[in-house]
Amino acid sequence: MADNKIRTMEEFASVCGVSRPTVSKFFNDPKSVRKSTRDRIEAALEQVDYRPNIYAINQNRQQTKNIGLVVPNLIDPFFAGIARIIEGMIVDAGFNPLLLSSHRGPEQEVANLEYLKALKPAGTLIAPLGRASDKRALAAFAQEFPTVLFDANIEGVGEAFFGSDNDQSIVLMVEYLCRTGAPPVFFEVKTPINPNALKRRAAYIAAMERLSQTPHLIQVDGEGWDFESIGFQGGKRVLSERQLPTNTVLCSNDRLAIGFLSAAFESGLRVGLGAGSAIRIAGHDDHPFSRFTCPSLTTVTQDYEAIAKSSVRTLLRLIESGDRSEERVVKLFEGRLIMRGSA
Amino acid sequence: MADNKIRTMEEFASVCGVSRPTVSKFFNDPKSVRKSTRDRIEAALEQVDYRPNIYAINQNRQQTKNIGLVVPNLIDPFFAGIARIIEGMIVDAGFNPLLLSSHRGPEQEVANLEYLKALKPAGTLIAPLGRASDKRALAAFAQEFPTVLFDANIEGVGEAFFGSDNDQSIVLMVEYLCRTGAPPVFFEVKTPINPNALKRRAAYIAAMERLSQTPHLIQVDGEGWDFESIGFQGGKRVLSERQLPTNTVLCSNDRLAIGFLSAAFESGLRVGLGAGSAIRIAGHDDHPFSRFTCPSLTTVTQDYEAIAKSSVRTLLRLIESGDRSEERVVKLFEGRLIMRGSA
DNA sequence: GAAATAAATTTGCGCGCGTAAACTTTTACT
DNA sequence: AGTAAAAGTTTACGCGCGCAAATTTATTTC
Repeated sequence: MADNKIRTMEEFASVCGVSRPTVSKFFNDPKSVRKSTRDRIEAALEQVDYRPNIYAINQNRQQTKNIGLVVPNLIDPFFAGIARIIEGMIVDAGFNPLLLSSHRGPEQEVANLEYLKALKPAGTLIAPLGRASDKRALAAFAQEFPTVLFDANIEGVGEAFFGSDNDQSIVLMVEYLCRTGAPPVFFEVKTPINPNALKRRAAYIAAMERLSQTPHLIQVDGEGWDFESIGFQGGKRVLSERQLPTNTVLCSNDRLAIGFLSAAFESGLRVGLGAGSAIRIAGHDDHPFSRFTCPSLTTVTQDYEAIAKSSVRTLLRLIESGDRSEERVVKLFEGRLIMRGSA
Repeated sequence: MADNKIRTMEEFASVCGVSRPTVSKFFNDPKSVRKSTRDRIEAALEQVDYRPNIYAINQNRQQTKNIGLVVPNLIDPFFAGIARIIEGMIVDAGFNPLLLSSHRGPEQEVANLEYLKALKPAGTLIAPLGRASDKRALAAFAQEFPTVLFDANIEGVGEAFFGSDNDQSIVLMVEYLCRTGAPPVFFEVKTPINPNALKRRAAYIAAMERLSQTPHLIQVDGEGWDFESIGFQGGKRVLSERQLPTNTVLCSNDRLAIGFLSAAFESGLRVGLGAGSAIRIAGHDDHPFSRFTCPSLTTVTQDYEAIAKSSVRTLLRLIESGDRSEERVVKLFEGRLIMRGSA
């Protein structure tokens, strides 16, 4: 291969001894041409180095093979992980994933959508920033392109939303903690960006009340994605000021818990559910590293696989059908309790 | 804005009362047109919703504004972090970053390059997988497009390489550990994918010998990027079998150290440099979470900022000059010792 | 205010391919 | 073998823009 350098499909077609439109058909779907023709083209592909010009293709196609994938933050292994799963599914479906992160904030989220717009994607999967998102920009985008949201819901935007059932998962955790020890306080960021955080707070309060316990929120200041740091500093203060009415802390997410765990360690507190332990700490999300904290973190795992699969399938169906009129689908998947050493 | 929907530059030009080629110039470089003209175009942009078609642009330009950014793995916060820095720099330079991860392995790395090839990037930054990389494919790519490598060097590929001076950083750490306690053993994966791992191993041996100490390697099996898990399982075995000839362990990277730390905790060993501690554990890289391990991890930080800045600047210079004939540049940046609780 | 310079415009071509319609050849089937 | 259906070919057009050369217009300089 790579002998003759072929630049155009015209040239390549003449090399194969096939017409250009046939070659075009072949590249759009190899199975759409006769076996004998396919063999000839594939044989020619081994001889010469040719690939259709992407830009020319996309300029003329009504629909590109691009699928946008926008996540709030790639430094958070949680999103990096789910992005990886989704990317694979998109590729397997014969599409081309475009991974974008909005870590710089709402402006970047909008900029990402603007960029995608120019790329005329067949569809887009978005995990929005949440509260901070420019809802109008998101809605306008979703109006123009088939869009599915995941992780964080924004009412009315996109054709579907897939996420976790925070009510269920928090209840699960609260019940477990109450059964095995003192009822938990809830440790969180005061003004969270992510809507899941708000839902978890509400779910905690509801769960505690249902169990006839008094809910107790510990809210720390903090902005951005530095949850470990926020959890650490908040934890330090809480522990030194002895603000805890109980020895059990449920953190709004694992990264906060990791920070809190670190604060507890530095405060000389032994963490765990055993007899000699001073404090129990639990998280939420089953962060990739939560298995390796000291002690390992008791948490709730989200059904990433289901969220990813549903999101991608729904989007692909939307793309294929061309239909957009169906009702907006919202589906929440249940979490699973992961009992480890910390609580 | 967004009143009339304009589809072509021709239409837009007539709206502005300017010729199409002038509009084209404007979009390529706003400062290349007269101030008065620029104002008229910008005014028109507020009135109507128009953006040039990316595909048409890139089909006709000799050079796109795309810059590829290929990293081995985005789930590793280390690469996610450096990718974020580099992305920002690329955007600031007026280019368009295309972030790709090769987490599936060498085949995906090659596929990423093939994909980029089709996008005719102005240049590309690559952090190769390393040993497993298809060197010929990388070399062929670098032949065709201006390419700068970072993090992991592959001899002769690309116009430049920027990375960390493992010799320096490992010496730094070994000397520190020897000064403050027992000389360290070196804990690593037996057959690492990353060339840095090999360099660190060699650097450790050399540093120990220079200090008249006997180097001692503890090599565990393991493939892929699950370093925490590898470190944990390896650590468990090592600790239970009492293979350690000393109480000090230098891990080849922080993620291994995080796993080892977890193993030590579960084995009931107190980690740290204090009197009551049973074992010291150190890492390398200053992983984002290494501050929050229990205890916090003593490690060496790489000069990410410098690596990113040098890589991007060098690539931009290559792109601007169009020159490719200069000598291949290799520059290693020094690490900084981060003394924390674990060693 | 005329000449020199800079900026815009006009004209025209081409990029590499998708797509549709009409026609021709091959394949499948009775 | 004859026919219908499937596959392939030819022809022709258009996508939206970059780019270069020649020409016109606007700005600067003395």
